[in-house]
Amino acid sequence: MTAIRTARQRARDEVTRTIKDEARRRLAADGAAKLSLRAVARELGMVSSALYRYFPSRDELLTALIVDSYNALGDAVDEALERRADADPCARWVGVCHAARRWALAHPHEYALLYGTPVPGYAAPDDTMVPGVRLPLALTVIVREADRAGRLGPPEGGPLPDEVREDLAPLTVEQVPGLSPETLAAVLAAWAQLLGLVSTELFGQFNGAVTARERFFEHAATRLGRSVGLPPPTGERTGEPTTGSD
Amino acid sequence: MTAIRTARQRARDEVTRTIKDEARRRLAADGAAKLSLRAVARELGMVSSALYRYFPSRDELLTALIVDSYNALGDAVDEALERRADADPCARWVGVCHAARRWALAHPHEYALLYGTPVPGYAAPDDTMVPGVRLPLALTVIVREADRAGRLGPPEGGPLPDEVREDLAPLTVEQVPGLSPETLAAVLAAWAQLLGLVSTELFGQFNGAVTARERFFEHAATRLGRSVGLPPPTGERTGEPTTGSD
DNA sequence: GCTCCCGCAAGAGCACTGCTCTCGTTTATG
DNA sequence: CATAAACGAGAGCAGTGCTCTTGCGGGAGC
Repeated sequence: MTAIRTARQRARDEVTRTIKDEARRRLAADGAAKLSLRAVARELGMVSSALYRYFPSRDELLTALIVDSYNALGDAVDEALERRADADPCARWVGVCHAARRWALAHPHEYALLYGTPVPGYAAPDDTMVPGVRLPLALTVIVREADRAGRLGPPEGGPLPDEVREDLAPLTVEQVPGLSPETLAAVLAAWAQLLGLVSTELFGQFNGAVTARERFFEHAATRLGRSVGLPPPTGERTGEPTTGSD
Repeated sequence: MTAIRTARQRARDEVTRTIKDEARRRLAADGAAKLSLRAVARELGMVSSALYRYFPSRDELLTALIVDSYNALGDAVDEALERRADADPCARWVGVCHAARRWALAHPHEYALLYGTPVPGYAAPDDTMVPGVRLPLALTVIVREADRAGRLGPPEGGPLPDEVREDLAPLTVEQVPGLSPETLAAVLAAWAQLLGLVSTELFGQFNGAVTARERFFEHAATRLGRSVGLPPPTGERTGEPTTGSD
């Protein structure tokens, strides 16, 4: 009975997926704030109360969408990561950053759902943790593989305060073994700063100032990669040996 | 009659201020998403329709709160800027970053109103532009005064793409004369990245990873300052000449 | 001083929302 | 076959933003 899953169960999965699809559509149209269960139900030709058989509340529906969105972003990022598996570390870094930004621009409301204002009484359940770290994890992969290839320098900036070093120590041994606390701190900061670049552009804060957004972002992402210790692309002399010629 | 403003007008201003105060209180309590006109009116002992004599819509009320919040943040930042008027440029930079973060932590919902998910159909009116640039403007002030004191190096990272240089050229002559496009681009990016650091922490994205938040932020802010060309604090040898010994 | 008018608060009402409960019906299982 | 679980539909509750009408009262003009 667990093999074929009763016809009812399959119908349930089908309806669940249909609801999520329609919800995603309405999310893309109007944003999370105006996503209404009733509208989704109306569009699906059912009555609002029927939706509660599938999602106990509106927030639960949003959680499901959040997980899906994290995974969609994660897929886009991983794809960029693997497509450039043999490329220069810096090029990989910029490629992953570009993939994240592009996904955000293509799905602004979903991005806002992930990294925008959290809904008031809502605490992200653990289900969102695993897919939520896929983007920062992709960044660490680049750095670790660059390190393994002997192409990772020390991160830019001053020495890491002891308190931060001790704070990040457990993470370095559990999650990303082989990475120095300095580099991990730099990657975490770069991740947050990457989100800042994307959010600031997407939420309209650059409106009066920056118009060459893609180029501006690329330049910023490149500097971000360099700040974590990735070398400039091989064979290219940028004319400005920032991290020294050592 | 324009001098004293008729008693009616004064009463109107009084009520307007009272409404905004109560709205701000409810905003701090429940967040922008659940800010309801009816609740504000109820708390004030009036009926909801009466509020529409003062604010034509809920979004207009939010706009008023946004302007106030931008100014509150701007005041906090300017205070930090002037208190360290004679300090080291890098210390000033970090001080301003700290002031922004502290204000955000103290007023999370107001910060979210400014830099979080924009409300769906809402376009920020021009009233919000001037107070909205006070934070990035404070950052440019630090950099410009450091430059005037001969203590500003070139920003870290590769050369600025021509497209970005031309894009930012008008800004450099109109808004921040005397700043090179390279530095302006670095400051704009640093601003967005600063928002990223604050938002990521405030919106709970660091939850499982970083616990020594203040120190982590300070370190990241310091690196940010260095990335725009500010020198490390005088008299301190950090032992790592990142931007070269030129 | 009197009247007229306009700003104001109140209330009813509309079209929504999330969510709960009940009521038959359908479906799967013992 | 019978029983229990799952299901869709509908009514209903409390709340929302917003509009419209009504009546009151103070300020302005005669």
